Amino acid sequence: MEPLVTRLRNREWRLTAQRRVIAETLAGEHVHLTADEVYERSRAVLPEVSRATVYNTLNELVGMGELLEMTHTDGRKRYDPNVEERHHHLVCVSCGRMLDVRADDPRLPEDQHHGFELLAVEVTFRARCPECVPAASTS
Amino acid sequence: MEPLVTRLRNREWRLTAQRRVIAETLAGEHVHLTADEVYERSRAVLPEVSRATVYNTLNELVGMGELLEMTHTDGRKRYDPNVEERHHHLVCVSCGRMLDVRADDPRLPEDQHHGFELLAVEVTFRARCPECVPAASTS
DNA sequence: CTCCACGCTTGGAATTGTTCTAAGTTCGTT
DNA sequence: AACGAACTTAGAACAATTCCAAGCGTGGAG
Repeated sequence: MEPLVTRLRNREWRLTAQRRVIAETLAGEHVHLTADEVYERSRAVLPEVSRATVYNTLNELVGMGELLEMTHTDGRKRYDPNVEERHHHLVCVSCGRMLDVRADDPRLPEDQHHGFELLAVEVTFRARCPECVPAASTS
Repeated sequence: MEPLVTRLRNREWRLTAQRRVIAETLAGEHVHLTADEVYERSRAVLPEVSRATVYNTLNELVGMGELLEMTHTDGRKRYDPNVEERHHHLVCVSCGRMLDVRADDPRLPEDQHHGFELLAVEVTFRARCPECVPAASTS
């Protein structure tokens, strides 16, 4: 599918230099950066980008549905540009590395709905990544 | 199953007045309080409890496996004393109300493991609760 | 029983992630 | 070229959480 920047060009949304740099930072697969990582990487390309603009832009993109926001167990939010393909996440409990994975959605039995109107399902597989498995067994 | 406080008595862990009050605050089903809510409720019972002790105790209980920690989309962590029964969560996207629900765990296909060693699965059903459905349709 | 050491608790300061604000800049329109 | 709207900025403000140094309390050694 088209990268984020391309999708943004086709919207009535002012694509300024700052916004373009921020969007380009978020290109690719298995990208799950924190706001601060986006800020640092954007600044490496365009030094005068401000933190406020990064936060503003990220929040707008989430609102526009061009970015998914999620919260890791540590306090900060992460942003995932992969919004077209339904997917879940595989997260390493020790280093935090995160990958997009495809798996069937679990179904909520009718007697468990409690009158709620279902909208979406989020699945996170907690695991230990190949680099962290050896470290864990020696400790 | 036994309530949290009972389980704690059977451990080598000093059950002080503060810790007991905090643990009692977290009794029951469908309890998913934030640290601050725990603090306020504990203080209503034992006014000289400090915020630091609440945070310390919650973190210790999480480390001991007697409490589950999770992060809502808003920044703060919530604590769930229901650790014995495997369950998932049903969350209202507009008011944040959260219930424990039973549903089958999704399976991650072998070709999606990426060499990771699976430890756990977390599922969150996002939905609108009965009180919030009417409000959403009129807006 | 008394005393001591260690673990627990405290209030406040520090840290971290995020949002707000007021002022300055840029862009598209005319 | 001039204007207004939208965007950006630095820094202040805010909220959740952790850190810290000092005080307290309790259980075990004597």
